[in-house]
Amino acid sequence: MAKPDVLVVTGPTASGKSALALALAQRGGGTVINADAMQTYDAFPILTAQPSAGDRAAVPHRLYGVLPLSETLSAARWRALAETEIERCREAERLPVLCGGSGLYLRALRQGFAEIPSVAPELRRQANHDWDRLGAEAFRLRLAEHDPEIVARLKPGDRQRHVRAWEVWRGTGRSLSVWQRGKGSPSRWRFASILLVPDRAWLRERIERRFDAMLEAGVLEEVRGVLDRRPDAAWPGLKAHGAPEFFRHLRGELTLEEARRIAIDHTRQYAKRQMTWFRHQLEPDLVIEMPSNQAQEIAEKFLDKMEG
RNA sequence: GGAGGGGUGGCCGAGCGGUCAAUGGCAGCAGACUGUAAAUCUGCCGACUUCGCGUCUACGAAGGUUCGAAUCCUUCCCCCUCCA
Repeated sequence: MAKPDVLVVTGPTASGKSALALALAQRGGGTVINADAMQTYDAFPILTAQPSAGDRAAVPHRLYGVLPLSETLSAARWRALAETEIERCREAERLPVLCGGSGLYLRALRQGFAEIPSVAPELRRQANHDWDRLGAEAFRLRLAEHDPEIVARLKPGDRQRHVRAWEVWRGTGRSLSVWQRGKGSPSRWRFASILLVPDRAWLRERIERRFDAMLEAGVLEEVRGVLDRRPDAAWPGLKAHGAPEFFRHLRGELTLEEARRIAIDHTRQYAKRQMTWFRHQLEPDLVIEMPSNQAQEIAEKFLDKMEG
């Protein structure tokens, strides 16, 4: 197997991706590129577990905290950003090490997907409003007049995807299902993916410990700072695990302990969803079961073999 | 001591004579996923199970009324509020 152009380190949240990516980048003269939706926003560096200043000093890190919270990231947008960064790495002859757990983003980059023009954000807002106003059933019927195919495919309760289909129809004059027939083309680069598969009990404990460390590091102040700026509830970056729970705590609806408990539970549920995705949607080149005190050695050996 | 309210499946919480193994939410388990993805959605969720509208044990405890009770009555045990 030939030397990869892009190295990917992925796995569920808190599985140890960042540390491994850092170690591999450090060893191979690489650059770590963020492949995690929430870490791309600038509002919650602590809450979203972005790399420390020390880590950033040791190795170049890209796409962490680069988008204002008021922006909306998407798989396509991230993919464009990542491509630019990978290109830069290649020019500088540095190994791009993608690190993150947003499975859809990684797939979009690697396998490509349909070219669909972006649509005005107001359409989304409007569509959501319509969903509330008309009700799910009527919204569905209306969408079915223009895109019966997508409606047949979507579960009736899936508001987000119905809204998406509607905004694409409205914004482009062509139905989403027609757009989706264009497959897009796979990336021109060779990828090598390392997947971290954690033991459940171990991960559970790590999630909890990490959360408590965040509390000690001052997440609550970080979150309060955002809340004080009265953010628009529709901003996707507000959905970082822990943010909604801390908001409720700061508004007096939950005790800190309750907020902590719920945030940890949600994080664990997310990790489960990620594992389901990786299991069925990803074909990793190397799987490392965690915990492992030799994850780095295993990964390095694997890379040496590829290069040799 | 007196007057009320309440004890329901891991938790919260509906039900208030039959169609109730018991609405709903949470948690749990499994899954889906082409542009909001740390998102969104689906299935299962007392036990057993040949997974079937099947059997068993169930709505604080013990009795009772009734063809039939989580739902009515009696006693008892807890909890909460108010008066003293």
